[in-house]
Amino acid sequence: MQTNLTEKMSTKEKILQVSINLFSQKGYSGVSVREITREVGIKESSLYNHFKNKEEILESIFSIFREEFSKLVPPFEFLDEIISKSTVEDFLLRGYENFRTHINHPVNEKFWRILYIEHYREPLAREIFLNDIIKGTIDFLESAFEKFIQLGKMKAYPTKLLASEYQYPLFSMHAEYNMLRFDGKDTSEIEQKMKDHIQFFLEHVTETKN
Amino acid sequence: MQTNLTEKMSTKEKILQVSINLFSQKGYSGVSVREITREVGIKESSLYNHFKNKEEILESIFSIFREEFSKLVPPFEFLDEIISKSTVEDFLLRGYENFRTHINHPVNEKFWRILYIEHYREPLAREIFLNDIIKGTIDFLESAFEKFIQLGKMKAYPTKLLASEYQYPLFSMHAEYNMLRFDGKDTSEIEQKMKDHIQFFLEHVTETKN
DNA sequence: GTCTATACTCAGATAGAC
DNA sequence: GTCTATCTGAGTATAGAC
Repeated sequence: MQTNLTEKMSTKEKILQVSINLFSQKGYSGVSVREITREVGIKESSLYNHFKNKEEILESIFSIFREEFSKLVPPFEFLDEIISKSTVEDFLLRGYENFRTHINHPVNEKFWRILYIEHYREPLAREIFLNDIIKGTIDFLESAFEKFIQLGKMKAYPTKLLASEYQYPLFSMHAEYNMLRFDGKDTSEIEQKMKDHIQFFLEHVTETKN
Repeated sequence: MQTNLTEKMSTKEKILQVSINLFSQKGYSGVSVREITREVGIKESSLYNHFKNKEEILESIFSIFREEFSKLVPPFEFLDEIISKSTVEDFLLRGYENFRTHINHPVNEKFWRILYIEHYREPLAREIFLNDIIKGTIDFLESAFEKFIQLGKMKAYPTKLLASEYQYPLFSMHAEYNMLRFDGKDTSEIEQKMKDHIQFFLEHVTETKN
């Protein structure tokens, strides 16, 4: 279960790590405190020295994810500079690579699964989905595309539409990717789809050279 | 809880209906047999006259969903006729309306939520997602677009790409729609996004009249 | 097909010794 | 901060009377 070098971790970190593993496989309700503490190697009662209750573990996990996800989007104040120096293609491909790096961290992959599993049971998970992930990403892209349009690097479609057309397919392709990974299945086809999508988008929003 | 006119239902149907309600809110593991039977109005032991165990209830639900979802896609043998009589726009808009009707049935909406909640815990749920929903829809669209292209009604892009570009955004927009509905929030914006996407797609794959 | 009664396991959580 | 011990309730499921 790839939980090897946990020796250096504090008990609290171990609890979090084990909980992330288990919650991402069975969901919050499907995992017992007993199971968590057994895997951590402490007694059930000891867990309550680190977390008020089981729920607080999940809250911590969401909080960590939120922080982690926020690192994916460059701060607005750097956007002007980034965009003036980039082509649309470079900008999008770099964003795609950032995201790939993000989800290829095993912990992040599990965060996403927990979010999917819990997003109807936990209002906070829905909030993260709707606000941080969807709105956050779309808003960011809107700003970016607006600047690209101003610089004449992109066709002047409505930025909302552009952001949606670019990002919504990637959301569901990522969901599919994550499912395939869970089963250890081949992901090359869906990865190719993501790249094809980016190219298709680029061809339609930048001037073609014919 | 909109469980009013259950008088005519058989006990088995009531169990299914209540289970669908509860599973779609709290997930399979978050719901107890006790809770189900309490809401149905029978004793726990009576449930086992209708289902071998709790797991079998979920399997039944998935089985019903599968059947229900399969009704959404017209059989392949009618495809030629449908397409020869339709414009691409009519075809896509009719498909969109079919889907809208489907997800606006409260039971179907709950089916989708259960699928989302359970798709990392239950291999069957993943299978339905990957095979029935994603692959089924994409394959269908590929066939359809291929015929449209043959008839000269659509630009000759690779059909796989066309199907992905059309359908993947709708998957995630629907996921967002379903989340918003769960919270009773306004869905007009995301519905507009779906329509805008369809129009955007149409403009780019059919010949424009300028 | 429904009930009562019951079995047995497991859940989350706490008190208090060390 | 960890342990032992224990509580209380909830979990799934079965046997057998009606």
